[in-house]
Amino acid sequence: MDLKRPMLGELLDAQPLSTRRSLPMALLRAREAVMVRFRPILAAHDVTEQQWRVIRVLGEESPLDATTVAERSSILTPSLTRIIRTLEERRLIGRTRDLADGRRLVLTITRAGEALIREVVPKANVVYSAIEAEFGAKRLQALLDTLDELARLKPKL
Amino acid sequence: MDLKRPMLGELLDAQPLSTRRSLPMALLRAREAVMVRFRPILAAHDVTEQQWRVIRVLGEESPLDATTVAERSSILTPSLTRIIRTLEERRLIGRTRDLADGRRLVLTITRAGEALIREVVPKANVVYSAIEAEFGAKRLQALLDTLDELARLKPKL
DNA sequence: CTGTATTTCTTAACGTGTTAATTAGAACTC
DNA sequence: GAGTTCTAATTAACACGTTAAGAAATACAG
Repeated sequence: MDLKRPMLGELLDAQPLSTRRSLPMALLRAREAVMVRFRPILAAHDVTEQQWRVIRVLGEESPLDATTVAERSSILTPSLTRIIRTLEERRLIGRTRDLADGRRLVLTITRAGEALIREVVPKANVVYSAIEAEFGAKRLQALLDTLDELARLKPKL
Repeated sequence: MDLKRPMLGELLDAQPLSTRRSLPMALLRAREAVMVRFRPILAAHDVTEQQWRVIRVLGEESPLDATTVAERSSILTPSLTRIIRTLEERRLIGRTRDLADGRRLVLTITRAGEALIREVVPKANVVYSAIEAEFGAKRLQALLDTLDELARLKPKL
């Protein structure tokens, strides 16, 4: 079974090979550590993380076309199609066709959707404040700025 | 259709309500911005991001039990079960039962798996170096440290 | 030593991520 | 204005994330 030949990790000049120093992994793990705390809140209200993102976007601005919602919630349109279907069935959002442009889908939040936001946001803020307290409010702001810059980074041409 | 009542965003003291200052979203978007660059490399070699993580972990240390691989690659065991199946069919990894503990699965990387690593790593390093150059090597290291701390953060009891 | 609890892995079920192909409508071209 | 091109949304296909439940082996209590 060839169980002991020299390990590959020893053979390559292990740049970001080490899992601990990989940016994508670091981002993934940090996000997971944060989400672990929010998930129970969302689960208690029977919404997924992505459904919540859509609802929240519509909570900020309500008649909004689907493409814009997709951008603001960082959800791809195939996923959004499915999410819209379930959220509409649950009467948390409404859908209409744009009268001026028959391709566009216009989404609105319903009163039930707003009610959900009013229930969830305070609980989420408690978690958020806890993280802020543990990690340091200033550091957290700095991290958000840094992450935002990283997200905006465009490859040099 | 009730198209113009006051927006909810105006009604709540919009703490991290704004999507731009949400830590989970910021982490998600930053990760996506990074992954966009790595994905083409992995796709060219017909492996998913998660399959690659598993292969890379086994590249660092080869006979390794499944639970450890799951931890190091940040993949849950149900996903790992599926990934192992496909990677074994492609002969990129091997699987054996632990003789001492019949529950444990022992995974090894094959020569083909190592060959894949040797093909992908240099290309990935090019991308990584580009990001480092654009973002600043020192800042990147600092970010990795910060993310690591965030990931280790444990709720105060 | 036997019954119970725990651990490891697997399966199931559902929702989402990702890419590609498709449909319908709008915009543009000549 | 018919034909082409572009855009918005949907569908399809496959893989993974997540939670819960199940199966098999080990550990443990008495």
